[in-house]
Amino acid sequence: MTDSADNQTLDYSKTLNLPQTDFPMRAGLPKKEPELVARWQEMDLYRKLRDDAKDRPRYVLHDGPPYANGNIHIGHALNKILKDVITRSFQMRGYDSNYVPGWDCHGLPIEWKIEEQYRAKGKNKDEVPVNEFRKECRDFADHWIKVQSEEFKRLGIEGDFDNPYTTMNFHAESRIAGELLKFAMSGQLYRGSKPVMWSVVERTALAEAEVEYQEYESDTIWVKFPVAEFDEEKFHRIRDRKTTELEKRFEVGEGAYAEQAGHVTEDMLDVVAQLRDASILIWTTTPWTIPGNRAVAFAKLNIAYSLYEVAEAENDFGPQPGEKVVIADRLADGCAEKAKLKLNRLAKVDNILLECLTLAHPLKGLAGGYEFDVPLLVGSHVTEDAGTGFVHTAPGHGREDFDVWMERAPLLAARGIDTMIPFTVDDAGYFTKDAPGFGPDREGGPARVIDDKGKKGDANKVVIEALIAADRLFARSRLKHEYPHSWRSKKPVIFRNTPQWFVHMDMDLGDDTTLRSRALKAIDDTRFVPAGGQTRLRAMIEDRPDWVLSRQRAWGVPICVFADEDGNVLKDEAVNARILEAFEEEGADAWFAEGAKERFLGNEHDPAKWTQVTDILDVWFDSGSTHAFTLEDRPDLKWPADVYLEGSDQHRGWFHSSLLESCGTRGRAPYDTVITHGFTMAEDGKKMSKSLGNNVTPQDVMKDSGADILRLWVMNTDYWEDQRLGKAILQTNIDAYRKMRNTIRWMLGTLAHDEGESVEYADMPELEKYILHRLWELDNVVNNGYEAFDFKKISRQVHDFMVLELSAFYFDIRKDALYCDAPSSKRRKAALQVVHHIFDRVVTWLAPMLPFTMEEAWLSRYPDAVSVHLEQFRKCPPEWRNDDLGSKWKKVRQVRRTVTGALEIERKEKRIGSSLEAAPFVHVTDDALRAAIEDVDMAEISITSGISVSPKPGPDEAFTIPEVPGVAVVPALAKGTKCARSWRVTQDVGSDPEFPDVSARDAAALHELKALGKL
RNA sequence: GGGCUGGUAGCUCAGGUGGUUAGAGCGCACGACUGAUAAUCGUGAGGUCGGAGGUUCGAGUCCUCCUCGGCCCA
Repeated sequence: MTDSADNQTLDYSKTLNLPQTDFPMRAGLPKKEPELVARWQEMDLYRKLRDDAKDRPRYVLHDGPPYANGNIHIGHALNKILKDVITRSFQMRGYDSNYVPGWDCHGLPIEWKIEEQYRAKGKNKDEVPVNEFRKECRDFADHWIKVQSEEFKRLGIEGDFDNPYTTMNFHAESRIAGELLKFAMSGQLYRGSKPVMWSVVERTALAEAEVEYQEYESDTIWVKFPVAEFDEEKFHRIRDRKTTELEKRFEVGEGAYAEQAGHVTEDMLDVVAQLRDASILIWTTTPWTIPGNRAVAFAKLNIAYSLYEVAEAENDFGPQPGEKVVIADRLADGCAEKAKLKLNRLAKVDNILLECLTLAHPLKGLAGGYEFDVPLLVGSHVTEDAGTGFVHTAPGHGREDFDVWMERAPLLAARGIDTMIPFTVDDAGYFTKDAPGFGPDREGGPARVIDDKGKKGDANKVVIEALIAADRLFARSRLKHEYPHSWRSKKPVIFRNTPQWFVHMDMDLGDDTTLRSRALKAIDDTRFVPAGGQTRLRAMIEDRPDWVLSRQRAWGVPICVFADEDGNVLKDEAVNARILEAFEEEGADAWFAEGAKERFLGNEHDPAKWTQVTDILDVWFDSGSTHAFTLEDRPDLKWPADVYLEGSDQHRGWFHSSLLESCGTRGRAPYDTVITHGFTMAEDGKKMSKSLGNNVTPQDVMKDSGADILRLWVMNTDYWEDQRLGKAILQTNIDAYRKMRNTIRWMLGTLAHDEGESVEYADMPELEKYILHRLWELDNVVNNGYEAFDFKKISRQVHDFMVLELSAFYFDIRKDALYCDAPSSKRRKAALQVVHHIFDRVVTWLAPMLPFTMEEAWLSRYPDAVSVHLEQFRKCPPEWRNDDLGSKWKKVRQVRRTVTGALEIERKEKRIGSSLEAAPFVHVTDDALRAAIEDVDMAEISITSGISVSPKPGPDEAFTIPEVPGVAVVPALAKGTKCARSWRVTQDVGSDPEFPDVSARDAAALHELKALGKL
């Protein structure tokens, strides 16, 4: 476009080197990003990255596998973005940083989905051959792996998506089984037992999520447990604080109870004589669990107990006057009422006395059984809400009962008590031989707890009759309460002791270590980011019970061992080899195939003597083994990994299981560093939930704003803690993105005029040297930041650098030189060179964080380049470092601030518009500041047309700012004429007759351009 | 209830070993430019540092309690 013919002046804008670029101001990421994903895919960027780095040291972040059962949510996005930034940054810092994504495929949730589909079709899972069912689970997982894979790629995640690892591919299944067999061969695997929720109707174990609570009427009974013994020595040990190590650990311990122990007095013993012919009273809603009773739990401190005597009884059966029972004071009246009698309180029974008591089983002697001692155990679950203040403890029939029992197992064993948990009920609900008098030895056959239709059997009845016959029943009643039912059959379930496979935490592994001690040592040897993770994982490992590997399930890797009657595992390498080979070829389905038992046992072992275990491995064992079949087995990775990164919930999960698996088989952790991130909350800091409508999905963000926006959010957040995400927060990041994008855009536009002429550092103006110094400083921040995984520090400092030092300072100042200077201008060439340095660094530094935008920018500058992601971070030469310049220019900027502040007043008063209309007087009385600006062209730096500096104090009315003492500014208009080309007001406008409306500098530039034929 | 962890301007974050009027960017308000233009530049207003005690000459920073939130257990 040309000006109208009568305008005699040139359109000088055409003689300027104004920014020129196709790089759009508006990103259009939702459209642009998928194009880049396709581009990377097409050029096989992943392969190029590997080839490019093949001789570099490896850096391996091992992927914690997401579960393959649905679209990704914000947590997945956060997790993968963090991982991606780490792998990309290490790749660009000189490593071969190979990321292999993985998926967790086995387990309950997928089984449920398939079952759900069955139900919709009216099919029954139990009628489908197990391997057919497993096939459907496999296909289901496959589907979601594909979906998530695409979603991750769309987020800009770079990795080997064509060859990911999965826990269900045949090799993985074989190796997982192999890891299990290592535990078996080293004796760490053992068969124990544990109560599980069991549906008699369906003959299957149920997980907590598979039961629903419905109202149910239970028989309730109050039962007397006669006191058998009082351990006076133990009483004195407590009084004298001389308890054994075991007692200290499990009973007395430190703290409140120890405090109480200090108040133990001899007169507490007064009641003991009366206790000897008394009973402890318990209450239960499951009379059929009495044969399984092994202990009685009481409260350590908070419940007051007393000895009561029956004063009068309404009935001539049941408890009669003179009988003595111990009950919690607050519950005594209720018990008396139920038994229809009156109680007299005889004496307080101190909790410490209870600690020293041993009871007899109420059915002692029945059918020759129940001869064992029944200990009283401290239980934190005991309350005064209902019952007697004493809790009947049948470790095979309740979770808390089991926990209390197992926790005290070493102490009990020391007391000569058999800690074996009896299997009193079989899978059909019948009593077994472990319930003498009620099982097969009973006249008329075993009693039954629940029948095939889910109705109550005769178990409660016969147990209550036996208690009456033994005169141990105190009272009976019925109770309506919420009771667990199978969500499929809607029938009541029972807690039933079942055989399970465990891994010892405290078995000596032959080198004076145990799995626990090895794991604790490994935690000490691991770097945790943030550091708190170490404490958290340590606390869990210190406390945890043995590792239960069994799941009574179908979709998973089987616990592929053979056991004899006593639970001893067959240890034969030849058998193992056959199993692993078969799994490698056919997958773990081979275990469930027809004739598997004979096939694997071979000729050497009698199938009749060995039972094939059909339990499935806990999926945590699968994922705990990923290091084995991924890090060890892939030649392009390494073991151990440099880093694992997951949400903080994985202290209980993957970090934990990987640690135990690896310590059990290899003696150390499979990682050197563990990084954890927090959870993503809604904008108000509360959990996101669909029902509240405050959830943000990565799909929505990508569709509306782009993956780079989501990535920028991750970069700007403190991911070590919980983060917040919502509309306003997203907008903040969109704004920050735009600012950075525009700054890059300006550089691209400016560099369009870069002819690649390099300028030596020594030949550069000081302003350029200052910026290079800042670049050098930033280089350290960036590298240290990536090293410390502190991304917000990097993104923040790079952002602020771009905003404060480039956009608002350096670029603003240099626009005049870059736009207006002659082609030969050294100042201009130096500036171009510096912008070039800045561009290359800033764009590569940000490439791991904003891979789409930086790729777009890189290709815009270097159209022949393959990808920014194949670049390395540019080094900053040591000569760029110049601390003196750094501090000097800080001062220069202080003076500049005062000048711009003064100009703002002028602007307000409408005396100037552009700063180029001004030529202020600057009075600098501060020596340091004056020295700093002595050889600096302050007019250039302040973007004014002139400036006068004086060491004398300014007049009273001069402009000052309190932050910069010693500087006073008196504004003044620039003298001269506005140059039509550069808009600066100078006194040499018109000095060149050929270009009468421009300044001398601009006239010279025009002459040069003319000579070059560019005018 | 237990273990770990957090609450600094509207938003996101800085604030070694306690020490002058608590910082930054964004957003917001106002202004300038119109040769980075749905951009750019400048100026400004925003905070009882979750609350209450305590230690100290002095606490956002140390201690105790409370409160709200998160993850994992029970």
